[in-house]
Amino acid sequence: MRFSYQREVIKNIVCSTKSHPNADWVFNEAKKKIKNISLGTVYRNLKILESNGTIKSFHDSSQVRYDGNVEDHHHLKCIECGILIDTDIKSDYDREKIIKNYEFEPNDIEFFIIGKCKKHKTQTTKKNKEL
Amino acid sequence: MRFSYQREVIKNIVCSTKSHPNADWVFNEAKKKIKNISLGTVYRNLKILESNGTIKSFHDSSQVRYDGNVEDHHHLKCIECGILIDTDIKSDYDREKIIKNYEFEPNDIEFFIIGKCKKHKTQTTKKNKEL
DNA sequence: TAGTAAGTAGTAATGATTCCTATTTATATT
DNA sequence: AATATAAATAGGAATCATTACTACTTACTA
Repeated sequence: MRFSYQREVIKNIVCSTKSHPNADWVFNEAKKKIKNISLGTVYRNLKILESNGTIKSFHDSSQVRYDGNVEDHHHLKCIECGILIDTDIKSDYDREKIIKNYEFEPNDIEFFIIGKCKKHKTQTTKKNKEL
Repeated sequence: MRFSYQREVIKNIVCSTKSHPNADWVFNEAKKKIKNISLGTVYRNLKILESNGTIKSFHDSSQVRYDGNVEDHHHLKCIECGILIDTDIKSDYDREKIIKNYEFEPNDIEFFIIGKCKKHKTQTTKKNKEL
């Protein structure tokens, strides 16, 4: 693949934030460095960066969000403000059972825990397992 | 909430399939019962049914899919054909750790295992933990 | 059985993403 | 260094899922 300054800038933007940005946010950041960069270029390069494993993506409500952290990690999502928080929790599922019972070959996971962040929870969360 | 025949039909469609349909598929099924039902009605009622807990939804690529199974369960998603398979596997994560370490109040989860279904896996999946 | 507010059909608008194409640019070759 | 050329870009048009709008219909209340 040929070098592209636009792609370098886009990669650095995504990889230096923990905000899980969407394409439009990356576009606006990129414009600070390259005044006439086009939105199509941002979308194209985000896809390229994802396909070569430099970044990851996931769907959040009606948009795609990008993540420079390609390590296996879960996200917490607040239903009030939409904030996405990285956790250091690793996926834990019975891989052998999935292979055996479903004849499925697992490659990756997407795990979101949905609830309320510390700003938006209404009271001290009770200790009983209501989920 | 007032009774609506359209909503009854939509509920029955979503709750009697395991295909995780999108709004358009539900719309086409509903037309078999109500010839002039409108797409907006389908979208509106899917949202109502979700908000009162009758069905669930999740984002899959660029669309929202609906699920009449509101039990806690994981999905397997094939990257080749896109099929979504229900599993009987329950979520297993350290709820107390999330409450304590992140001051987060968990209410729900979304867990997808991405890989290849039995039709599309290339060979017998090896037993080593490469994930 | 009439009143009325909720729900609907049909269509227009929106917004994220993709597509298209003339122009620019990285890089291999002379 | 100058040239060729295929890849990448900018800018704008097109697409497609979803939402918004509005005049009409209908479930339910008194």
